[in-house]
Amino acid sequence: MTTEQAAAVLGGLRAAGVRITAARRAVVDALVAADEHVTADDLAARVAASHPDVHLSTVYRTLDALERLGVVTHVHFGHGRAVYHLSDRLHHHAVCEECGAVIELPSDVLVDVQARLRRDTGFEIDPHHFALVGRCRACI
Amino acid sequence: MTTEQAAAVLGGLRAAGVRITAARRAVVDALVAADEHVTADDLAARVAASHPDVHLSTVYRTLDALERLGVVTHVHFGHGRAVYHLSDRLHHHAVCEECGAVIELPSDVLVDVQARLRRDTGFEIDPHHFALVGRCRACI
DNA sequence: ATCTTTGCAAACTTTTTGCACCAAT
DNA sequence: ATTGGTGCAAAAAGTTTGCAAAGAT
Repeated sequence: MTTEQAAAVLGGLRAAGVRITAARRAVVDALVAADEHVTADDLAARVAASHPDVHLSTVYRTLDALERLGVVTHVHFGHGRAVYHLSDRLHHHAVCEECGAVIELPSDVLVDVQARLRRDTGFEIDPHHFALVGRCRACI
Repeated sequence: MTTEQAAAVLGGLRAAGVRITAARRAVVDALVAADEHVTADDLAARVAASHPDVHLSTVYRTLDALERLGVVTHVHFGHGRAVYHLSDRLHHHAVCEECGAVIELPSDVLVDVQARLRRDTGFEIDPHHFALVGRCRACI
């Protein structure tokens, strides 16, 4: 069940000179189908449903390739786990340290801070690569 | 060379019913002497200069005790490494993903964002536990 | 035929933990 | 004498890597 979007991603890979394998097709399908944020492990589990011998390291390598292509972005959610999503949906994330809940934030929440730091210190924050961490309403 | 500040910290530990050992004294001394942010590993190396057999796990356990006491805070600086500092100097951090440079930020940089998220989503960000990540002036 | 990609196992990094011994109170 | 602290080695958890075999082009 390769969707239109998955086909487009695969086409991009092919155009970039990357070979299309069963494992890659399966990873891309799983990634497009998962409309939340998934860890590499999650993704490997989903892929395993149809392709039991696709190894976790292959998932990592495919995600890497997709990331180099700009199609995929990964975000670090506090302690340890990184999650992946398609780059086209741009937003920030807040993660509850207590329960792990993830809130998607409008992508303008940090523009003022970003501008202030750029002006005052020359530092350019990248608010997509690491999530904001704290406590959600339920865990305060 | 136990300083006044170190003595105060040790006193706090003692008052909390924690035993004062040579290892703990050494860790506290090293922590007070280091006026930058140090990793547990850094700290272990500094401690080793005078107390070669203090184990890294003891450093972690001591930092843990100090953190429970509220004397020490740790901050995650992007990929993997956590750093420790005395809690009394409160500020935020921005870390360059390229060169690792750390910029200390005034502690009010995020109050607006914090207030906005609290109001809009009920989420309370904890801007001390994780640093902001990005690129410093030199690495852009 | 070539040269990339794969599966596997093993290394890696940072932090935590189980355990028997040791030491502060 | 207690009880908590220590060193050590080993386990976590998440990710990366070296390698020989398999597969896409």
